[in-house]
Amino acid sequence: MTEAPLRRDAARNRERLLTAASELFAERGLNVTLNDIAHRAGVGVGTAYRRFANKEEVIDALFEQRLQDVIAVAHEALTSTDALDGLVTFLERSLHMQFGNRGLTEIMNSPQLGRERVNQTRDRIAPLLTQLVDRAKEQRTIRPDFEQSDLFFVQMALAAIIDSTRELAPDLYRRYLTMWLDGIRSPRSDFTPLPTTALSADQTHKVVTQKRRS
Amino acid sequence: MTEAPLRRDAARNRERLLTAASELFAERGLNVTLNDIAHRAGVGVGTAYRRFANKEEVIDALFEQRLQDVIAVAHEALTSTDALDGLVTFLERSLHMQFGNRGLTEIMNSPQLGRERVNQTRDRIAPLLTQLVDRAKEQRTIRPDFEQSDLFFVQMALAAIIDSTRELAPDLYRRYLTMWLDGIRSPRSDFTPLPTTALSADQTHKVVTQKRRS
DNA sequence: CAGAAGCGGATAGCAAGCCTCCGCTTACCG
DNA sequence: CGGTAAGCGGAGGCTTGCTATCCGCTTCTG
Repeated sequence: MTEAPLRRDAARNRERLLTAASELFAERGLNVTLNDIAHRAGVGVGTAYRRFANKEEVIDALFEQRLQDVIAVAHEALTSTDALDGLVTFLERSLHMQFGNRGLTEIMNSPQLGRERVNQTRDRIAPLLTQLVDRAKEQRTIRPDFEQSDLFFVQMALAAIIDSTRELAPDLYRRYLTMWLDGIRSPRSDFTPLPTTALSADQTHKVVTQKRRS
Repeated sequence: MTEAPLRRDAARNRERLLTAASELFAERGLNVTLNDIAHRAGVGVGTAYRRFANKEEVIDALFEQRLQDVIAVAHEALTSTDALDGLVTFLERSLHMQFGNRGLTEIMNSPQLGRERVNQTRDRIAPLLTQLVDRAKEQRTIRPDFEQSDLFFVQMALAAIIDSTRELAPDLYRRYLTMWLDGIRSPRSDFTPLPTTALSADQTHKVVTQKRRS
């Protein structure tokens, strides 16, 4: 239960592994193997498996921090007096992080990766988004039929673009973010009625939680 | 080289295989195995492999038709006098097809699946989209900075939503299509300048052609 | 009814990824 | 400095999932 103090070389290798993992997750996403990580860190596979029982543990160790970053961005966005500005800033920054870190997109959308600690952290993001949206609706700077869960799906949609244009046109997603924001901004008289109601928090959670692919 | 006329039972089984493949592609996407297909068709694996050398051949046989359908929709959209109407119709119909057929999304975005025939067919779609967009720009019913390649990326983004909400909220993607269309429609004075230029046809082609995932 | 054509599915082959095991090396403490 | 527990490395075993073949049996067709 208590921590066994690591030998110096062991501690060094642990750091190396974490660094390597972080780089690999950022550039290739979460489905790299512990072998890949060990190799990049310049240590043997055995070492990697002695330090972390499996990939989950590495993810858990690394992504709690990343998600805290997202939370921080959301908090900052809430300090903006213009609520819509805050919302836009949040989206831009959060998507920018996802652009810089492929693994982040995956961990935000697939909760079977990572475990409790990460999951709890992720769950703390939702209420912040609610506030962000509610404020903008009060200020009437966003279309009234906009819902919190819409934020999630827009991020998901743009993440798909980010993912496919990462090398060739890394900024392209901002083009579509802008177009879409133009469809959101109020005041304006001619919004097209939305054909479907937004998903509730529960339903959205189900989407996030469902098994991926087939 | 010349066709050997199939025995009656063989021909029947070939049809069954094609039907089964079509169903499976629609509901599970393209990464089903020939074994799956054979099983669903109620024939042995051997039969499947005797009829089709590999999955490519089945895909090729089936998806040329599906792509022809998309072409037909595009042509029809071009007959509409209101160009924007046509464009919207095209998007709705084409996305609806993608909603109903998971494999279609994959084949439209990943050209290493399917071979020449399918690829040629896919290439015939692009010029139609150009026309669709150009007409709308001439009629000034769409924002002037809109480009043809934008259509592709919007479809890609919405396809991501379709894919994740297929069972739970099959219509949800229409919500985001509508919002996005509200950001596109002209005349209107307050379009936000787009931060990035659209991709050229060549660049878009590269995005489509690049290897997928890692 | 002969025999060519077709059938089926067990099974070999292959590719990836996960993880363990064990002989060797190294840091640490007295 | 020397003994020893801790740590190291990576070959290789195991599993999973898919591809593709082979060959004894069945069925169609003339």
